[in-house]
Amino acid sequence: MASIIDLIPQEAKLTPDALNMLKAQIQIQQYPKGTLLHQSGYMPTKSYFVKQGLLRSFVLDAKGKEQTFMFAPEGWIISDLGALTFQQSSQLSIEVLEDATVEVLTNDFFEISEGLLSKLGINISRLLIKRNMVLQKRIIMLMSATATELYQDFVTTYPDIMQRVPLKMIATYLGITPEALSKIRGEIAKNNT
Amino acid sequence: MASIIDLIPQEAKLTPDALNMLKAQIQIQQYPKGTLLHQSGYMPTKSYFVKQGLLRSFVLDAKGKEQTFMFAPEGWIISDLGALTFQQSSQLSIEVLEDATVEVLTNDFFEISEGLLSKLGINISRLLIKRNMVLQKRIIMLMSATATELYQDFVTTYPDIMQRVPLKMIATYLGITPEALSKIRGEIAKNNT
DNA sequence: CGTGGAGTTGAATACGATCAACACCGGTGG
DNA sequence: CCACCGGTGTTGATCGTATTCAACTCCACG
Repeated sequence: MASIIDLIPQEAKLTPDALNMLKAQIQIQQYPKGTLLHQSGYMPTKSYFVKQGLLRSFVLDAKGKEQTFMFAPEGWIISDLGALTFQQSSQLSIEVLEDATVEVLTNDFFEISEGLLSKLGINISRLLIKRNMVLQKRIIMLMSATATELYQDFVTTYPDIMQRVPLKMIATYLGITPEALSKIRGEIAKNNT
Repeated sequence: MASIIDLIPQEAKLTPDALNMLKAQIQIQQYPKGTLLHQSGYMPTKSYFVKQGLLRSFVLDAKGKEQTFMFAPEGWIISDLGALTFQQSSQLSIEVLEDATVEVLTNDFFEISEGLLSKLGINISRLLIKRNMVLQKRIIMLMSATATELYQDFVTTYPDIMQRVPLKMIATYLGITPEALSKIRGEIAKNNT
């Protein structure tokens, strides 16, 4: 995955000037595993496009435990767009799970690109709507599915993530404890012998 | 709440022509309590802006039970924007909880208004981002909060809805059973004597 | 009146959380 | 090279919370 610039639709045909304006908002960085890119409670100043490696965002629940909010493998953007847009402090923390090469985006990046694209008659909101759909699906799952169903859905939706992330983080992504997930896994393995 | 047209930012200063184009996508309708405005499994053809009354959307879970996805009182829009934008069938059904006066919007309404506004340099995506934040918050709650916490959060966030909808729908909105919610309520009442 | 849906309450059950013990590496330092 | 260690995942026992099933009340509405 080369760059977030590649995600801009072909038909945009941005001028060199416009492209440069965007590129000025991007800074390539490398971070080792374990780096905390953003800490909850602060206003986000950057977003991260993953070129290589793996990031995750998480929140601290009422009991002080980390709950995984999302994973971001290659080609994904991780960002608290809401906090960023409305200048609020973010509940989310962002950390590096695998040594990563990321494009660090300034807070102006999205506004500028939306400005450029909307002038060209391209609606960027489709991306937001897609993200909406993902969130909506997750809510429906969390409301009505059992832990086993949640796990099975996760495995089929993100098969690669399974191999790359410690079990305990997947558990908190599903809103259950690591022990519970381990037992579910055991049960499923038993039934497939 | 007069019309969805009133939600268009002041600074837009749409031309009369533009306004008429939008108004042509709106049809005012009255529906009695109990009307099913949209059924899950079909592609949505309309969205609904609530002038008066109360709507809700819901899904059917794996066991065939209705799970409330959202409530829409006066001034809210109810719509499966994702399914609509990407021409998919919707998981959501939409029903009328209180006799309602709604503005029925064609599927073109959002595209047209985004087109009009983006030409004027106004970014409509803030609305989507706001919606994102609401969904995000709900996910975090569902992942880590107990039923009691979910209920208390609901009461403070939507105090008016509490009075207007049957308990069982609030229960499924929170992802719990009506019996459980009834007991939680009883406990809370006991502690406040 | 009578009927059916909504809400409450109780008993039994199931599911996941918690707590604890242990196995299994993957380092690190002696 | 090996002993030690901490972190991760597994497994078991117990506990707590929410579900399920059932009975009952209370209205709203015919």
